[in-house]
Amino acid sequence: MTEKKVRVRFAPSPTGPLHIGGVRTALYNYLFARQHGGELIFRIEDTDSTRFVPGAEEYIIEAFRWLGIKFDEGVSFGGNHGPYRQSERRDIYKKYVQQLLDAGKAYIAFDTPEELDAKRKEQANFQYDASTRLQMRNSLTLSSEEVERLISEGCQYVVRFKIEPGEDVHVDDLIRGDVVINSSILDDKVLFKSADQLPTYHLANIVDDHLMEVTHVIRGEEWLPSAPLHVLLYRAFGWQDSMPRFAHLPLLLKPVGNGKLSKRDGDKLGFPVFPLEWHDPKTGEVSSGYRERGYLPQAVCNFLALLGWNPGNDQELMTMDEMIRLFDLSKCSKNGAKFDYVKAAWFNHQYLLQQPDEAWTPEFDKLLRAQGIESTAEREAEVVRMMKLKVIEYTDGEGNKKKRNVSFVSDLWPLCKFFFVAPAEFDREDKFVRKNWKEGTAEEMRQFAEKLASIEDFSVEGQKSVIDPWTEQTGIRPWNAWRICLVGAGQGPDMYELAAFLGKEETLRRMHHAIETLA
RNA sequence: GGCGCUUUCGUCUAGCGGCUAGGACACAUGCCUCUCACGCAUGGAACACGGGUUCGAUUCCCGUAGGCGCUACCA
Repeated sequence: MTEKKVRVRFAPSPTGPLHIGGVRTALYNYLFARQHGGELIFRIEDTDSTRFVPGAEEYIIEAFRWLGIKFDEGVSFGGNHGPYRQSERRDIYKKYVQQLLDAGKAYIAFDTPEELDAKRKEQANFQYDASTRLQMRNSLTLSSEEVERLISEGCQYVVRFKIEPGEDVHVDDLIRGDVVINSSILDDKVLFKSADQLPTYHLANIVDDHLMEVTHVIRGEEWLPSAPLHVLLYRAFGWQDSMPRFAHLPLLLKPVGNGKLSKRDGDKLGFPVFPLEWHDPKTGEVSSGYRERGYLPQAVCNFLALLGWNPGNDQELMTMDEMIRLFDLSKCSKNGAKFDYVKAAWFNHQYLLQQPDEAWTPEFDKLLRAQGIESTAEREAEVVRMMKLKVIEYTDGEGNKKKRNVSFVSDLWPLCKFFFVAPAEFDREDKFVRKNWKEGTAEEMRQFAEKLASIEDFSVEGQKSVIDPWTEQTGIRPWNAWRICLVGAGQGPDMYELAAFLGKEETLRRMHHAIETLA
């Protein structure tokens, strides 16, 4: 048995932004290709001219670039199996359709879409197949002269695959095992459309995979029902011996309720379903993207990889290289996975924490500028260091107040405002304020401020060396009230660290303001 | 309706005939503590149902029910 070099493909159709489920399919193809030292092909399946969306192809390429999923050949990547855009392969498909026609494995049909619609209306279960094709207008029922005449008159026609009924067709799926469907339930699929003179997915897909020497077809489960048709097509062409192996991936489901994940769910629950922000050229509608939301590409890949696959142990955090090493189609689950956007945020939290504090600052700086605040990268990194392990309150999709770890750089702003803006007012009704600002507190703070004013070295260590003995000696525990002065609430980092960050002057200024206001 | 796939904690899942059914997210509690946290510890939480096969089924087989997909001159 000779081992063929592994060649897989990801073949989206450019009808809009890339869905996150598509990203996962591409990722699995990528992991599989890399693990086997094979190649990943990027093919554009633009055989539906009516649904073509300008910019979609560029968007998809940019999305993979961002995600770190690299292709070896295909549209924009080169290679010697091109062209890789199906709309540029018309002549190739024509030749193969003719081959099927000549062999009597396909036939020409003149029935118009309107006629077929009417037929379906009067006969609910109508299917164009062995049981009905002899009642239709096609090259099986018309004389060859008649067919010639209709074609020369410019009559529109399609080419249909002639499926022989009554055969159990087996698909050997790498994930699901032996799947059997009887050919009688398959219809005589259109292989070549009259409308745009292009093949349908089924034909183009088989011809391209064959010509591009694809060894494994890893795609979504929605293709499983038509897989037997594809097997039959390989056979009709005489390519059964080089037919690729199939692996049908489970679908990504919506987080709540039933059905597959859609853009709607993202909008409703407040998480992106596209890798990059997308501006619809027709409607002008903007859909949020993982990149713009503040996700790290590694986090997205890691999270997505685990939705439907796992390495068989408890490891969840994995680099791309580890995933390449561990990936295994036979360890893919068979059932659909609900999309858990809370866990997605947790993954990002993990990856964000792996980054050095300096890596946060460009994004953090943008946030600050948006608030009209200028700072230095050094000071911003300081704030990141102090605040990255905090928790932020947020509102989930159902409108409930929840808390979560800092998972995005943008989570920082609501936690960090007081580093840059002094509290102007104090809420006496606040639980923390009521508990920690009582009779006599103002006087204690006055004494404490005096002590602080005497400190030369205002670093954390410098403060401690003076304040620690002072608290011993006076019995005053100043920290919570001090926090009210500098922060305005029961939040924030270690007080010495905060004071050191603000500097002596600003620290004292805030304290005096608070003492006056709260006195 | 027909055909196919599928079914372990709320969610993602481990398990490949014998386990106190394991982990992660989320949730709750405790410890730590100058706040909120982080961290650490602890806890609640699952084999859809009914038949078989077997000495023994979460695991194998068959039904039923639920979920998902497909059923276009869309992919």
